[in-house]
Amino acid sequence: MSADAVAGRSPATLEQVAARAGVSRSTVSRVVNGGNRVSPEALESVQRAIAELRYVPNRAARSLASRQTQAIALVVPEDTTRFFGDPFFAAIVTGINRRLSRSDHMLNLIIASDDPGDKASTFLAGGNVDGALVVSHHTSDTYIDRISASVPVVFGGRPARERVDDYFVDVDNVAAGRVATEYLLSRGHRRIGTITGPPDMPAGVDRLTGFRDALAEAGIAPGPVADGDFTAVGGAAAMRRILARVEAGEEPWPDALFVASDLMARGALEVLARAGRRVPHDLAIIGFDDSPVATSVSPPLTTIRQPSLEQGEAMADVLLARLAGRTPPRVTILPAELVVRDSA
Amino acid sequence: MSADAVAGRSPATLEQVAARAGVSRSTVSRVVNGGNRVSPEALESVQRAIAELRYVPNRAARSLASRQTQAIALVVPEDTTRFFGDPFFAAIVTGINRRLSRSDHMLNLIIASDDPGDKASTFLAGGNVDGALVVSHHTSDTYIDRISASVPVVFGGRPARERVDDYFVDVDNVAAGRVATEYLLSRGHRRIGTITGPPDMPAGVDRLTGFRDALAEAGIAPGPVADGDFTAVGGAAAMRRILARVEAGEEPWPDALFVASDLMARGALEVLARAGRRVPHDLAIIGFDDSPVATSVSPPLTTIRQPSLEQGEAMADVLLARLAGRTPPRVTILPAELVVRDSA
DNA sequence: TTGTAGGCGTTATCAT
DNA sequence: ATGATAACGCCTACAA
Repeated sequence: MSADAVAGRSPATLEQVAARAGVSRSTVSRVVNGGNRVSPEALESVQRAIAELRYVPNRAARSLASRQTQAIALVVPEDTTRFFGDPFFAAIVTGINRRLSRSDHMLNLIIASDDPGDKASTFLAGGNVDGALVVSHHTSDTYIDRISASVPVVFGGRPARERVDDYFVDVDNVAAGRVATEYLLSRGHRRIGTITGPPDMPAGVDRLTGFRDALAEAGIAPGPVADGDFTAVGGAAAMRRILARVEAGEEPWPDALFVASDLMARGALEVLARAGRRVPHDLAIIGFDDSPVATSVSPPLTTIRQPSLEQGEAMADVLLARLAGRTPPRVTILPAELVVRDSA
Repeated sequence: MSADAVAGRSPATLEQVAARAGVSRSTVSRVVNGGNRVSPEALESVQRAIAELRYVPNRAARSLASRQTQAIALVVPEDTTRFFGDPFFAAIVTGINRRLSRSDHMLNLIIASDDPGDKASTFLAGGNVDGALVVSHHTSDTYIDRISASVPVVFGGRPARERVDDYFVDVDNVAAGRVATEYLLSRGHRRIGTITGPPDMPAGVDRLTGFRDALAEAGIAPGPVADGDFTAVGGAAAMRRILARVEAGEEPWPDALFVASDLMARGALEVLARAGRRVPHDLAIIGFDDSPVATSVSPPLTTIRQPSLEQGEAMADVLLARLAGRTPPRVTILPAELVVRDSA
């Protein structure tokens, strides 16, 4: 058909390589897969034949015979705008790709919805990937259960409802929230509030817990708390709500705020600027992520650095290890660290 | 537990379905592929067997036999932070996925680099995908040539060096740049500048051309022009440069600015706010994209709406058509429209 | 309308 | 170390 004409010539096969090298298919196969147990001469001539013929193994055939797909699913939530708009995820994807490019696994992008009968679930359950990487996890994500029932999964971040056999890679959000808060405390702030992530996302909940722990330990009551939904718009709205409460006299003016993501901090900063409040003079702000936005706002954000790229790499690494039959640690916790700039 | 145990039972095969339905494999195959030329009874019993066995076709086997991979590559540039950080791309991906979910093609995420020998090129050249969708295109992207030499490609946006057999889906950027500028003119502005995209990206160049055309036609000299690189940070820097030129007396104060992306407009807006300039009072701003940021900034942006989601859908649609042996139009131009809000 | 048979490009299991 | 040979699960003439 005409599609073939468009696509160009079909690549060489194992068979052709074998013929050219004067060996059997088996030998070529061995060379391709690590080159063990072949004589130097055979190896040499096969390699030349491969180069000359520009041979590239056919994935389909390989998968069929080996019963491995060499494919890994990257499952992202339906809300792509939100997902792709967050620099945190961009870093994760980069990390995943980095690790995967050293293996011969492909990354399949799967946009999943909560709809039980959707194509994504069927696809994953159909044995079309060797494993899956899941990067969002609201409590409502019922598809997660279905996915992990059919293929090995590694989560980015602790799953909302963690089960004893869930593998995941995360940062210690409780500790990080605590570090951020303690830093604020150490700077002499005593009236400290927070803008949180959504209550159904563990990352948000954990950071809030760290925040509360640090305050409780210091014997200090928490200042205003508002949900910012991990978005810039949500952060701005949360900031506005806090301002309103203060202006209504329902709440004293806080002198510092722990904002659980840089994106939300950007939103909050804009609101504060418009309200004529100076950061950090009137209000100290500490963010979270150390994403590119942290240095693109003014003042540059003091924040908690999350090693997102490394998190992506680790996720891929753990999954690959499982697929290889090894037994990596079920939970991997990456360190987060304080980055001091100008906002607090 | 072992990897196999985790992965669950392997899915049923065509053969098993056939046995259960009391027909031959061919009949089952026919049912699976459209259900033509099978008796109602056979169809019915096969369908039941499929449901009962939760049969899902094995892609590898199907590919091997049909010589089609059922996979489409989404080729994104190495600079993932930039790519994923732009809402415009998020919309494109959503659109692509939307169309693809109605086909049985998978989306393979390929992060390409300019490195000639990289894995991505080999993969694409190895006949591992039926076609590719390419969404970024700097002049320097040599890999584009290699890709389109080996599989059918559809570009998002006019390729930097367009060739007569390149398929692409784009908006009419020249016309859109002209519309934006004419709107500014119609509002009585006479000293109009622009913040542009990078000079090696056609979208940026074309919008600038439209801008110049409109001005030339009106017999008005262009105001300040600065490259903003299609990023928020770049837009802010460009705005600062313009401000500096004005303050140095090298340039009169413009009364309106055509900013070639909403993201850059956000950066420019922040700089203006900090400089104490009011929008649109001191300076009218018109953006481009009508992405989510357009309404998240203050004032909300008057902008040009790009149907990005539809662009993604169209890209997938054109590629699918080519793969099916049909002959879709080589170039698809989508309409852009003016959206009036408060910034101009 | 239905079934039979051969083949798609690899891997894997045996011999040798 | 090397080479037959049989899968792997599906598609596709072709025959019935």
